[in-house]
Amino acid sequence: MNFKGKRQPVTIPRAAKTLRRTRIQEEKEEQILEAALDVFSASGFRGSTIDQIAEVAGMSKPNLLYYFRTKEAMHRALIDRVLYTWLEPLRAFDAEGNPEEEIRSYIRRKLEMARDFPRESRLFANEVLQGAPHIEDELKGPLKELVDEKAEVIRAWTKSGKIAKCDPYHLIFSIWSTTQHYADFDVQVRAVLGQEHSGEGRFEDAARFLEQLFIGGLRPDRSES
Amino acid sequence: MNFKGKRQPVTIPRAAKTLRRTRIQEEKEEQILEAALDVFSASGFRGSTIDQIAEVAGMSKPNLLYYFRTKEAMHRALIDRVLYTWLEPLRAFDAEGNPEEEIRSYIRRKLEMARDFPRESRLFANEVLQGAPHIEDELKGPLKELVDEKAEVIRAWTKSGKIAKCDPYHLIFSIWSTTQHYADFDVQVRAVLGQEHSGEGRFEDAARFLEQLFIGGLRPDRSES
DNA sequence: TGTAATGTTTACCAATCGGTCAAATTATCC
DNA sequence: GGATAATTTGACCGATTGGTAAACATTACA
Repeated sequence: MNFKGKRQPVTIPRAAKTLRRTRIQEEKEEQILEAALDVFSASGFRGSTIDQIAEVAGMSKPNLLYYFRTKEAMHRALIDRVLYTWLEPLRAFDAEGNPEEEIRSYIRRKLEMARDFPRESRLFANEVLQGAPHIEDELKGPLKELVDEKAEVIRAWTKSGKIAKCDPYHLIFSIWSTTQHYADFDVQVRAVLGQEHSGEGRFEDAARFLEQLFIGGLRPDRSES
Repeated sequence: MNFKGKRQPVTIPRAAKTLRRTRIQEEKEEQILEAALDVFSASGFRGSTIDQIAEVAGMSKPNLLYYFRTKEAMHRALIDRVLYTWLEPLRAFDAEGNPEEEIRSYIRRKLEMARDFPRESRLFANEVLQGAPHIEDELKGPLKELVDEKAEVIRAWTKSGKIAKCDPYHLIFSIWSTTQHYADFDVQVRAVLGQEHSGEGRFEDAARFLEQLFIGGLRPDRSES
C-alpha cells in the first residue's frame, strides 16, 4: 500500500524473493508455456498472437500478461526452458566411447526427439530460420562452445583413424539436419510418403537409413585421399 | 465508364485478355515479387506485412494491391514462380547416368542453390515448417509424383547392386535436408563456425563432406545385411 | 493532340495487434 | 472470520493490420 500504483506481476518479484512461489503460479506458468509452445512452434514469433496463446491456454489475455509481462517474455521463458533439454543428446556424446556406437546412438537420440518433441524442434527451426533475432547469444555462446568441444572429440577420432577423416562440424550439421527434418518438415515428409508409409514405421525406416548412411560414410576402411 | 464501380486491377483482366500486358505491369510485378521474396522468406507468411513488402519494393501499399489484390495472391504468385525452378535439380536426376555421379552432382546442384538462392529455400522452409497451409496441393501432387519417379530410379540402382541397398525416399530426404540446411539455418551455421570459417570456403567444405558421406554411405562394397 | 485506359496516391476503414487499468474475485494466513 | 495479498476479468487504448474508395496523374494509341 506504500504506492497506490500498479501491483507488479509475480514474474518480476520472483527474482527478488525467490522463496515464495505459489502453487497457482507454478501451474499457470506451466499451462501458459505449454500453450505458447503450441502456438510459437506453429507460427513463429511474429506470426503468433497473445490472443491465440490465451485461447489455447484457456485463460484470458490479461491473465496471461499477469504472468508474463510481454509476448517476448513468454518466448524467452520458453526458449530458456527448452534449450537445455534440446542440447542434451549432443552433451551425451562421449569421448571415451566407441566412435561408431556414439554416432549411432546420437542419431537415435536426435531422431527420437524429433519424433517425441516436434514442437520444440519447430520452435527453434522457426527462430533460426527467421534470423534468430531472439537467440543469437545462445547460438554464439553455449551452443558454439558445446559444438566446438564435441568437434574436438570427433577430430581426435579421425586423427587416430577410428573413423574416416572428415570435417567434424559438417558432420554434426548433417546429423542435425537429417534428423530434425522429420520434425520440421513433417508435412512434406508425409505428403511425399503418402498415407501408406506415414505410420510409426516411418521413424524406424529413417533410423535404419541414417545409421547406414553415417556409419557407412564414416567407415575408415579405405584412404579417402 | 459502363459501370461507375471500381476499376478492376490488372492482374484479374490479365486472365481474360492475355494478350495485353503492359511493360509497366511486367516491371512492377517483378519488383513486387522480388520484394515479397525478401520479406516472406525472412518472416513467413503470417509474420510478413504488406507494408513491409511495399517499403522494400519502394512503392505505396495501395499500389501493390493494384497488382496483387491480396497478400495471399502475392504469396501464391511467388510460390508458383519459384517451385518449378526449385525442383529442377531433382528433375535432372538421370536414370541412365552413372549412379555415383548422378548423386554427386545432385548434391552439388542442391548445395549451389542453397548458396545462390537462400531466400527461395527459406520461403519453402517457412511454409512447410508452418504446416504448408498454402502449398499442400503442390506437395501431394507434383512434388510427390516427381519424388516417386526418382525413387523408382534409385530403387533400380539398388536392385542392380550399383549402390547399396537403401530406402530411396529417405535418401532423397537426407540430401534435401543436409543441403538446404546451409540456406535455412545459415545463421546457426555461421554462429557455430564463427567468423573464421564463415567465408566462401564454407560451401566447398560442405560439398566435400557431403559427397564423402553419401558416396561412402552408399558404396555397395560389402553386403549390408 | 485528345481521350480512354492504365497507373498512383491520399485518405480512410474495420479488425486485430500488444498491452494497460481498475475493479472484482479468490486464495492465504493470522 | 477478517485482513491482506494474489489472481482474474471486462473495458479500453493507441498502433498496426489487410484492404478500399475515389481523386489524381500518366501512358498508350487513334
